[in-house]
Order: sequence, then structure tokens, then C-alpha cells
Amino acid sequence: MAATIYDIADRARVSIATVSRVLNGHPRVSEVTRRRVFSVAEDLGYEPHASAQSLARKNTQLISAIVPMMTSYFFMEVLRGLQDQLDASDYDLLVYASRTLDKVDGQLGRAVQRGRSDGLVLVSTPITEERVRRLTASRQPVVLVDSSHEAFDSISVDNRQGGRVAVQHLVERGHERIGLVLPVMDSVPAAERLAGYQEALAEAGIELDDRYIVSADWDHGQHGYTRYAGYLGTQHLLSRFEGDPAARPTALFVAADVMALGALRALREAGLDVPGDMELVGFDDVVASAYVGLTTLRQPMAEMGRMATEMLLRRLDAPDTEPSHTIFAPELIVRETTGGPVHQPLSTT
Amino acid sequence: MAATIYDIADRARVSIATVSRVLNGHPRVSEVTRRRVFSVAEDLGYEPHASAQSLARKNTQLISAIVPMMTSYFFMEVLRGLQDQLDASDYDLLVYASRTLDKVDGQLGRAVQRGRSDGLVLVSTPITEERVRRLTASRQPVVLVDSSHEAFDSISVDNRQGGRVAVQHLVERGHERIGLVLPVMDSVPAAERLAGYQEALAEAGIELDDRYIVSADWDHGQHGYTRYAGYLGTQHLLSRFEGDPAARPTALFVAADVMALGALRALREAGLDVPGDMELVGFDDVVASAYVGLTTLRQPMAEMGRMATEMLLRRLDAPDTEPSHTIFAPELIVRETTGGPVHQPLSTT
DNA sequence: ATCGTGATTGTAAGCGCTTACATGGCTCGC
DNA sequence: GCGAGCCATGTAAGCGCTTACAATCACGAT
Repeated sequence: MAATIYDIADRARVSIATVSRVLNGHPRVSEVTRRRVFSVAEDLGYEPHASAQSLARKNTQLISAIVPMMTSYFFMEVLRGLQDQLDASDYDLLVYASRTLDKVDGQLGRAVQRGRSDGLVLVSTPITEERVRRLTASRQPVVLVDSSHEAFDSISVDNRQGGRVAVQHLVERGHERIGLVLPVMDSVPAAERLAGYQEALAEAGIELDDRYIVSADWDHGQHGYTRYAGYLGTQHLLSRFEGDPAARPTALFVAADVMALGALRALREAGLDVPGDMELVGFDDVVASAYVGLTTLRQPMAEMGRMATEMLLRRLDAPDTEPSHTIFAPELIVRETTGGPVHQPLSTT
Repeated sequence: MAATIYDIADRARVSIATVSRVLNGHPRVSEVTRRRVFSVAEDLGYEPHASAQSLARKNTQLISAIVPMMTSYFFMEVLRGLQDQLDASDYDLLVYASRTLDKVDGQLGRAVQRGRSDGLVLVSTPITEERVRRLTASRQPVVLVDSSHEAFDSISVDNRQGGRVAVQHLVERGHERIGLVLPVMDSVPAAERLAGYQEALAEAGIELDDRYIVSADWDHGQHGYTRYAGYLGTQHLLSRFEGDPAARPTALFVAADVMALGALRALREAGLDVPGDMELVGFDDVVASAYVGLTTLRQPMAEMGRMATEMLLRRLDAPDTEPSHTIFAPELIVRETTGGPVHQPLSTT
């Protein structure tokens, strides 16, 4: 059996209290016993028992992350950021990765169980009042990434601003009939990107026209963040102008890159050249976007993850400070689909 | 403070032993007390304390996964599979995602700590004897994914066979000068893909020529699984034939899709048409591959993840059975880069 | 020589739970 | 009517650790 502090205590001829003190770097221990205990511990290959420590110390050194894998790239990057920062601490990461949003509540239930973890990071999770209740009840620090609520620390991206910049960019390039392809409507980010679209059009004095907007929530009841949803959505949008090609949009803002990839395919199949016949802006800057030359808005995902654990760790120290809310501005990356350079420096990732 | 079994015991006028029995579905409890206890527990919003349970039961209901994020797609898919299968159990997932291989030992150390988790999944991790020692010492069940060792259960892909199929495919398409771009040489999968390459050439009676092989381990000391590495590697390979264009390969086997994406770019910049001047086969079938029409070998990643947790859970029940080794055969997906169809059914992912 | 002082160490309680064993009350067969 | 035997429940130990408090000891000051 693996060694316990009792074994060490026996061999080192001290009490378990002293062993514990040595192991925890308590100052009131003589140099000689300290050495003896350490040496015995080493000999025995002692490792503390995590559960026992958790129970006695009332903390687990574990952080839970709840991350719907809607778009794997976003998820990955955030996770990477979380982990990066966590490496420097002595917390480990419990990941609750749900494929869809409806599993979130179940995962949440597990994550907030007493003695499971010391803090929570929720990624891209809509915050209902019920969830607020449960989170608050758990008394664990919570950091929200890519969503926000006044009660918790949050880190998000200004989706409205991003949508606005995307459409402004198209307007500046001379477009007046600008289509919009959205994922599910009930997601907050999507709604905000829509708002940005509307705002930019209003600023440019272009009248809103519902025919130019399509929402991809009919993808088999799935969340709309798929290539296929973008493909279908774009086809659907194009079909509205079959009788009236002159009214067809000359540019498209597709509110998620994965969907924009599908849109590209749909456009190609419809015989439309990008950017010749139709310019395109996405949102997210997923890996494939650089490759296909998609103009898009980049979110600092890994940075958000890094910041999230930083905030969480800070809050574990100082629980009773006001929630802070950080909002990143997404960055416009101009590529070939809106006349950007065809040859770009190839990033190393 | 949150309720404990003592609180329930008080209110329900029974001993904590009885409360525990009720909560654990022990049969020897009268129907009436059972009801009473449940009702009180509900009232109090009782939840068991995970650490306390772990300590008493000597298990944690946690599985650790160690996953170097070398290629995020592979990682993601495996994780997805792991999680999918785990959802059905009542284990949670501890993720140790390292950006590079050199952090693995640190993570391993944390993961095998006593009382941290009940089992381990190692993904794409080279198994040194030192690691074998540590893993065995931890007495936890271990499942290896994308690597193997006789001492542990393993699930992997036949990389040699994959490399062979890739090159056979090119040979069948009439190529005789077939280039090979590899990531780091010291990775086992890479070595096996190389072996498959050699084997296929031998079978076809084509002589090996070192000039056609390039290894991308000079990517700033990083592992070679990057787009940039593929880009540089391909440029390097091409440069060897600047003086002798007739000897230039007419096809390339790039042993990882991410690298193949870089290769495509390098080829395009060199003014070579794919597949016109140069055909291309990758390995992995990452998302972008379908989009750019890259012929490749698909590994059933999510399936491997699913299987890994299945094996692990089984082994948690029956620890002392012989290790089993499952080897999947990668599937050749023919796309545009080797004359496959330009328009393919768009998958829904 | 005595006492206070501070440094070192030990004792024991407690974290919240599980579970072996003990106990008491019943029912049942004779 | 009484012991065997079964059920439901309680008592208490133990999981491996932390930590408040108590005890001990050496030391110098008085």
C-alpha cells in the first residue's frame, strides 16, 4: 500500500502532526527533524492523498470548466488559454464538455457538487436565472467567458461592435445590399451581431430589408454553428432572389466562420465568384479561415481563457470584491474575400 | 452552511448510518424511514460532499486524460469521444492538456497523485520506461490512445498501414517519384508512416531515394505538426530539384493534414498546380481537409475516445484482466488532390 | 535555585462520509 | 411460552489529512 503520514511518522519517530507540518512548510519545526522527515518521505515515495487533503483543508485545488463544444476551435483555444495559465498554479482542470447546450444543466449540477471543485468557468453558456441561483448557492467563484451577467466576473467580446465593424467594412467597400446569415437567433452573441449589422446599416443610411437576413436555426434542431447550416442558410438566402437577380446582395456577413465556409461552398455551387460577384465577411477567425482567405473578426480566445483563470484564481484569494467585466473588441482581419491580399504571411500555427 | 448527513440525521431522528444507507440505496432500511430521510434530504437540498465520499470509499469518480494538444483537431475529437461515453457514467473528466510533450511528465505526476482520479487515459503520449514505472506504481488502470505498450490497454491506428495505403494509392495513380514530408522523426506515428511509405515503394519495385524525403523538425524546436512546418518542409523538398526539374516528385505524401495545408500553400507559391502538377495525400482528415479537397487517411478519433473510456470503465470493474490492444485501420478518403470528385456531399459537421 | 519564556513537539478533535459489528425488537415454530 | 433467527437501526472505527491546544524542554534572568 502507498505510504501515509503515519508511515512517515513511525519511521521518523515523530508524530503525524510534525510530519504534516514539515510537509506543509510550517515554520516551527527544527531543522534536524525537518530533514529527517523529508528524507523518510522521499524513501517511501510519499505523495499526499488528494481527497484526504481536500477534506481536511476544505478545498480541492480543482477548477471546473463548462464548455459547450459548439465550435470546436473556439472551445479549444479557450481551453488552451485556461490550461496555460493553470499550469503555473497548482490547480487542475475538470472539464465538462457538452456537445450541446441542453446538457449544460446536468454538467453544472455535477460541477457545483460540494467538494468537487473550488471554482467554475462557464464558457459560452447562456445564463438563466435558474443557473444564477444554482451558481450562487454553490458559493463558488464563477467566471463567465463569452457571456455575461452582473453577478459574476465576465470576459467577453463585443459582438455588437464586431458586427458593426464587419458591415462598416462592407459599406466602405461600396456595398449597399448586404446579406446577413445568422446561427440560432436565441443565442446572445448572434443577437448582438445582428444588432451591430443593423446599427452599421442605419449609420450608413441604408434601409433594413428582412429579405437580406436569414437565420440558420433549421439545422435539424442543432445549434446553427455548423458548416452545413451556413450552406443551407446561404442557399436559402440566394433562392429569395432567383426571380430578381438585380436585388441580390453583393456582399454577405456570415456571423460565424464555420458557417461562412459553408456559405463559400453554396456560393461556388451557385456559380458566384467570391469576391468577384459576392464579398464575404465571417466572424471568429477559425484556422480554416486563414487558409481560404476569409475576411473575418478575430476574437482573442486563448487570451480570454488565460484571463479567465487569472480572474478566478484572484477571486479565490479575495472572494468578496465586486464582479469585474472585461470586454474585448474583436479585430477585423481583411483577406481575399473582401479584396484583401491573396498572399499573406503564413502564421506559424 | 451546506447540509451534511448529520443534519439530515438530526431532523429525521435517525443515525447517520441510516441516512447513509438510505442515500446509497442499501436494502435493509424500512420503507417509512427511507421516505422520511429522502424527504428531509430534499428539504435541506442535501448534496454529498465529493471529497468526503472519495476518502471513505477510496475512489474519486474521476478520470484523468492527458492530451498533448499537438494537433487540436485530433485532440478535440478524442476528447469529444471520451466525454460522450463518460456522460453515461458517473465519472467526471480531469483534463491535462499540454501544449507540448515536455510538460507531459509534470502532468502525469499530478494525475497519478493518490486520491486524484481512478483511471488514466493517455493520448498520443510516447511511453518511456520511466513512464511505465510511474503508471504501474500508481496502480491505476491506464488506457493508451494513439500509442501502445504491452503493459496497458491501448487503442491506436495502424500508421504503417495508413502510410502504405497512401502511397499505394499514389502508385496506382501512376506516380513513381513520390515525395514524403514528415513531422518530427522521433514520434512513433511518424516513424510508422515512414515505414509504410517505404513498404509501399518496395512492393511497387520503386527504389528508395533520400532526396524525396524531408522531415520537418526544424520548426523552431516545436513539434512538427504545424502548417508552417509543412510549408517549410515542402519548400525545402522542392528546392532540391531546382536544378533538375525532371527529377522532381510528381506526388507528395505529407504525413499530417495540418502540414499538408502548408504544403498546398508552398506548392501554389511555387507555381505548381494541385493536382495537375503535383498530387497530394495527407493523413488525419482534419476539418479543413474536406474543405480544400485534400485526399487523406481518416482516423476514427471520436470513436477511439469513446472506446477508451469504455475500456477504462470496464477495467475499473475488472482490474486484473489481460491488457487488450485495438488497432484501427485508417480509411482512405479520396478527394480533389488526387483526382477525386470536386463536389462532394457536404458533411453536416 | 526558580521561574518565565519561547521554541519544538505531541495529543486529539475534526473534515463528511462508509461500513463492520453490536443491539434490540419481532415473528415464528415447536 | 421460549429460543432461534431475521430486520431495522445504532455505535463506533476508520479513510488520511490539518490544526488548535497542551505539554515538554532548554535557556537565561532573577
